[in-house]
Order: sequence, then C-alpha cells, then structure tokens
Amino acid sequence: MPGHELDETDHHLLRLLQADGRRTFSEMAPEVGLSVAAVKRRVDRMRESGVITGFTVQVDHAKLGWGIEAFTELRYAGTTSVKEILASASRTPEVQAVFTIAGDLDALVHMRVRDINHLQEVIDRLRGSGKVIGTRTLMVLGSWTRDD
Amino acid sequence: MPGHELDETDHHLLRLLQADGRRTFSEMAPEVGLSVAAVKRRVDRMRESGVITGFTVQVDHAKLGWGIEAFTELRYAGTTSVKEILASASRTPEVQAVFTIAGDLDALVHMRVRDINHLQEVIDRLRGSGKVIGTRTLMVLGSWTRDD
DNA sequence: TATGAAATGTTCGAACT
DNA sequence: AGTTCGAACATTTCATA
Repeated sequence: MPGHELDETDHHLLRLLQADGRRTFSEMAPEVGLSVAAVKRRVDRMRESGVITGFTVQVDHAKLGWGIEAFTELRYAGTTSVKEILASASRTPEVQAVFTIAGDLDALVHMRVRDINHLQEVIDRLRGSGKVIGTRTLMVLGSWTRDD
Repeated sequence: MPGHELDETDHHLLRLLQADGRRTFSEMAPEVGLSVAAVKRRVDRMRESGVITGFTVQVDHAKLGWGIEAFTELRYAGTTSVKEILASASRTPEVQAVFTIAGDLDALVHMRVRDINHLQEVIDRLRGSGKVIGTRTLMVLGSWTRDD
C-alpha cells in the first residue's frame, strides 16, 4: 500500500532533510518553490505514509571514546530462529546493528568498541551467549558513507 | 584534542536528539533541568567540537523502491591503494557505505538495490571496475538497528 | 566558564480561501 | 496550494556566580 507516489518535489525535500534534518520549513520552502504550509504538509504526509521514519543526530563515535568499529559474521546452530538471533545479539550493548543473512552464514553484526581488548571481550561474549558456532570478525580501518 | 569532556547532561541531550533529531530546545530544557539557552549552548558546543556531525532524516528505503540491501566483500589487487578503493566504490551510486578492512579482504561495501537483477548488475559493475579480484555477497533478509 | 532571564525576531500550526 | 495570525520557538544580549 504505497499510499502516494512521491514526486520530484518530495524527493527534493528528502534530499534537503538528509543533508540537514533540522532545516526549517521556511528555509526549504523557497528552495522547492512552495509555501511554508505546503512544505509542512508534504513532510507530514511522508511521515504518515512511513517514508520518513524519524529524525536523528549524527555523532562522531570516535570522539566519544568508541574508536573501533567492526563487523562480525556469526554462524548459529541449525535450530536457531531469526528471533533468537536478533534477541541475543541486540542484548549486547556494543552491537549497533544486526543483519540476518541469506546463505551459509546467519548474521552480520555491526559493533562499536573502545579498544582491541574490548573488541576481544565482546566477541567472546557473542560466542559464549546462545548457539553461536562460529565467528569471523572484520575490523574497520576506515569508512566512507554516502552524504545523501 | 578533545576540547571538552562531555558530562552526563551532554550525553542525555545526545540521547534525546538520537531519538528525535528535531526535538526543540524548549522541549529538552525541562528534561535535562536547564534553561533553553543553556541547552542551545551545549548543543552548539557539541556541534563545534565535532561530537555532533549533523542531523538527518531517517528514510524507509524499501518504500522508495530500494527493497534489497546487501553487503559485498571485495578483494583488490595487491597494488590498490585505499584511496582507489574508496573512489571506485563510491562512484557506484547504489553503494551506501564503504568500509576498508584489516586482514585478508580489503573492503566491505553496503549497498541498496531495487531487485535481484539490479543486485547482479551492481556486483558485475564492481567486479568490472578497477582492480577487484574477488567478491562475496551477503544478501540481507532482515535487520535490526539499535534505537539510540 | 557556565548559567538564567528577558527581549527580539523567526517559525510553527491551525484556521480559512 | 496559499494566506493569515496567535502561539511557540530560537537566538542574542545582559547580568550573575
């Protein structure tokens, strides 16, 4: 149920909000060639239809002392349900995101830790908790994210 | 150069903004027990010190027709520099993020595509462009992200 | 260095056209 | 989709500790 198709103006508004999520309606209105009220109605509509799921602040985690980022691939025992996988991984506070995966492995976990010792400890915790039968960790040296 | 250490109030403000990046200063002020002006000054300071790198809108990409998410591990020829890796991967519009990795592989690429054919096409494009000597793709079936 | 209060200008939000 | 207008908000200034 797509509700409404988005037109080019909606996409323009999304781009503006992706670059600065606190941009005001008054600021965006002239950029898209509409009145303030029309901009607000479009953003409200995208919120209601679920296209916009929220707004958030972007943080430099390294400056908060979480300098190391890693991905760990997890293999689970054959009897483990997706629900269990998500539950056990999300219980670990260092885990930022969990992706369940098609194919020979079962989950890819994105985590942030303070240092190498901490990384070791979290991996051990993941291996110990539940039905994990194998892991492979990729330590992130650098990253680039599309500036939407 | 950390500039300033963050106190518990700053962390509280970050949590509030992570949950809703458009929350107003007037709304946050009573929650952290400060005046509106003090809250604004703290947020401004975290922006200036680089702890806060920006604000953005969160979008449901599936509703925009980019229903498939995948991670592709890339191996590059030994002579390839990190700069080249980031450049070639970021040139592909479907790529959302590139992580350079320690160890036997060289990069992990996060991508969003419309469908399986599109995924195949993007992988071929990555393999063709530059010095990629091997890939392994993990298709995402489901995901969970910490609701900071 | 950090704060609160007050003054000013801006933006929002809900009418209605 | 635009316009209007009272309320809410942001931002600057000033005084204080």
